[in-house]
Amino acid sequence: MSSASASEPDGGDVLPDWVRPLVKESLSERAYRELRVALMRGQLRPDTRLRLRPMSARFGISATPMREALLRLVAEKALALDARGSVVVPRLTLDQLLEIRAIRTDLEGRAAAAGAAGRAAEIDALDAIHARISLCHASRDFARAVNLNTEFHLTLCRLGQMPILYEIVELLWVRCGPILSHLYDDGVPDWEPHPHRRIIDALRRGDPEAARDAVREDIERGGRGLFAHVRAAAAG
Amino acid sequence: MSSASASEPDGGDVLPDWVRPLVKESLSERAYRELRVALMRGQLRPDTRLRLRPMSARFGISATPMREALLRLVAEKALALDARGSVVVPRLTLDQLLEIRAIRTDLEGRAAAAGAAGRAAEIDALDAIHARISLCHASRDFARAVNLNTEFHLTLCRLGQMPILYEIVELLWVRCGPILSHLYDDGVPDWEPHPHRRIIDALRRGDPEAARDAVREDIERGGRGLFAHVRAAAAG
DNA sequence: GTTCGTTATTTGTTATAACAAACATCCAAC
DNA sequence: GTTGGATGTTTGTTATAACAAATAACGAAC
Repeated sequence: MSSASASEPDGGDVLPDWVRPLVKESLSERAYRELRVALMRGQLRPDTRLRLRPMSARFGISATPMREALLRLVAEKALALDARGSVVVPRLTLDQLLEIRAIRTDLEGRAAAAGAAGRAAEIDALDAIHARISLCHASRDFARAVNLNTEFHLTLCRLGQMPILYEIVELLWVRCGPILSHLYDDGVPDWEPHPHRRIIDALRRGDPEAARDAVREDIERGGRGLFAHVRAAAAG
Repeated sequence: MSSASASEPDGGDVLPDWVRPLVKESLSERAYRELRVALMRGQLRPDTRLRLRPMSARFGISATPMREALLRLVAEKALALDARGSVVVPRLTLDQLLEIRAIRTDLEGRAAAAGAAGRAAEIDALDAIHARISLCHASRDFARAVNLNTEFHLTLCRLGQMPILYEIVELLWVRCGPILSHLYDDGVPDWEPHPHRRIIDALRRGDPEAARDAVREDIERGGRGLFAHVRAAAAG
């Protein structure tokens, strides 16, 4: 065996930085990704049926990769199967919403606590996102505020440097995607200070427990619009 | 519209109890299920490649449902894809193991706390499982003890009546499956009382916080064999 | 008008084949 | 012995077709 490391390709560390391994994205992966962002942006309403062949026609691909993309989202519980085996956008029940909130409290709280040791630049990015949220509130641009709120929480989770935890939390957000547009059904929050600010301040102070508690408060207070909507949908 | 409920099939409630809707299990679902239990029982070693056509030949099915089953497990992170796109049994890193332990502490702890309001019969079932674990320790039947320990934790989680949380925890256990056989690499625990017993007692008393704390202790103390193994595997 | 049975279409499921890329094998050349 | 390249195999990916079950559309009988 040669003296060079076998795991490194030839001259791997003399190549310029901009030489990246080019990502080959399969057709199914592209369809998966597009559907996923559509879900998270609330562009797919609950109970919508995603039939195989019509969908593959829309994406301009054959049934095989389309089915693969749909079933991958089903495996992640972002989509579901009805009795027929058709893929549908799931309708969140009140119990599920309560459960997701509880899990998010645990996991996002842990991520925030772990992120209290994070770098200042990353905390600044969080601050910038919240500033944009405030602007959206002022201009009553709630659609954008919803997306920014998601981005705030996911960015916060990335601070924790826990990839597995992050994936779980992200999936929970994807599951809530179809109803997220109702986040402000309860009205615009005028809390002072906003829980996001308490989170940011706790992170800046490097106080893990304060960060965790602020996350808990944010999750408890926010999301009341979602509960109002789910309750109304269950009654209707 | 007739006065009968439209959601009930004709005469649905006059049929005997043993008339159940028969579950149609697709080929891909059967392959998926078999692979899943094989993973959880530690019958698949890390870095094992599961090539598409050989696997479909072993299962006696075509490539399409086999691919579906494999990719479903990949979506659940129970399996992984290497650079070639081949499905492989993932090798847990130390960081991943630490992260999974932390997440389990949060989620299983919450499930145990919620389960403190559970019925006595279910807690008795938990007690019975632990009794069998003790017998396995006495007879040094560690393979069975590992499976029973998994069953103990998952049964405990079911007590919490939180389906989403349960699914997440179960996936974490599946991910640990390939290395679970090394649970006793560190020796047989002779803790007195065993943390499982503290969990059971706390549940019987209906003490949520004590249950949560006992789970935390169990997860911290147990699993040291796993860490010893992962450390050794990383060095080797 | 309602109900029942028939037909036609659409659905999910599975098998098979074609394709390109990656891999392994082998042999010649030095 | 090592290197280099040609070749044959195996791999993952995608398209297509066949199948059965479910659904929808339609029309006849009461």
